[in-house]
Amino acid sequence: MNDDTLDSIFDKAASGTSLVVKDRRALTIDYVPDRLPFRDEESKTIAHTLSIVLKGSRPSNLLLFGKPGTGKTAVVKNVLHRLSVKGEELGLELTVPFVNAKSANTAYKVLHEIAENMGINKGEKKLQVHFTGLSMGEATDRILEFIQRRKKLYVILVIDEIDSLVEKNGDDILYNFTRANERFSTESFISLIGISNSLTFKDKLDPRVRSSLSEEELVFNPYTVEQLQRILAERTMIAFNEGVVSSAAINLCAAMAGREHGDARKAIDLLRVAAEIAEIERANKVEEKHIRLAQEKIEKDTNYEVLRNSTTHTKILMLAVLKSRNGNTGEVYEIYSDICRRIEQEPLTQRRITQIMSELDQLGLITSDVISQGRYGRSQKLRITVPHSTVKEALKEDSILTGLLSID
DNA sequence: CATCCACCGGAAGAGAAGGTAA
DNA sequence: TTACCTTCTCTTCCGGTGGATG
Repeated sequence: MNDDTLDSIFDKAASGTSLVVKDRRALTIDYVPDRLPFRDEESKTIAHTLSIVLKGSRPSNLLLFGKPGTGKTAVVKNVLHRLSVKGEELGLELTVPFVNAKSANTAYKVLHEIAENMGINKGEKKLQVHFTGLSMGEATDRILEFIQRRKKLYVILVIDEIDSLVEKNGDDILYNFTRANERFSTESFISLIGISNSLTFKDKLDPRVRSSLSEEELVFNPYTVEQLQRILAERTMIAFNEGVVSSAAINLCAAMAGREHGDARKAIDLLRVAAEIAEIERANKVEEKHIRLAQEKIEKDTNYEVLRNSTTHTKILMLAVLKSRNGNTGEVYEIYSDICRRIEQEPLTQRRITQIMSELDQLGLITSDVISQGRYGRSQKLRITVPHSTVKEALKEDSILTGLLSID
């Protein structure tokens, strides 16, 4: 490696030219194409429902369901973008705050982000929603007060991944927002669009919230493999130079993403990572093998990240599962406490450990099946589902644990 | 067929960390 | 300063429970 090669890498990056990729943005999650293939019906329905806002009446609340990567978010963003442009043309005061409940992480942050999105925090001091310290009620009140005071403000609030909000915090926030219109004494109003990954999420709602939130519903079906192929082909035309991605690669990509449930996001991720790998290899085409490598890399990276960022006790627990012979809860807990003692950490209670284990299960790092051994009690059978090397690699970075890894 | 093991998993809540309001 | 806010991690307590075994 000499200076020239480095220079050429930087030059290429700076000028943005690449043998393979033409427009990288088209492969990111945030990219919303102008037209979403196979989602015309859904777009129309949503547009229709919302269009009455242009006449100054309140649209029905809307609830959208569908598996990840079925285009829910993209469709909504697309429609809302057009709508707000139209609203502006007509001189309406229309605002369309968009929050993702999952990436906001907590219920309070959802409120904070809404306020931020609507520009409340730039306005009157008394109505600002700081990023912590207020009670939930106070924060909600401030947002609603703001809307009311603006006399004729139309708000269409989108909450993406709304199910994770309800899961963590119940439906208090939703209750307040759905009821808000009754409180307003001015012409302002608020409509809600909820986007959910899980079809069963409605069951967790209070009946009153449920009926008002789902005044209208729409289900997004997964894409078929053929549809994924078309979507990828279209995206490829924007993102890549011509003839760079073989059709075999596209087909494989679509097949892999379609295996579970036609997930377009995953398909596009796969394509992006494959392109990166191809670039590093200095290949001038994206082939099937790059897609396969990309698949491996994505899986490994996410597991690795999760593990690396988890707490010491979670890591010790992973180690204990790794070392255990048959993976029974009792045995794993024994090993776990043993390790703790060795590195002079107070072990957590068994109750907490079961909780952590079910979290790990949800993340897909381990599987746990509850089995009954009759007279010998009930237990969980734990198994690690990621390559052991990945686990060890991730744990190596924790200085407390380095000594333990070499033992066996 | 009742028993009883070895754990599961819900509920409540303590307490620390991060903050606002007045 | 005091009072009070949420969220996160853990603990304590405890009522279940599937099915091999006596």
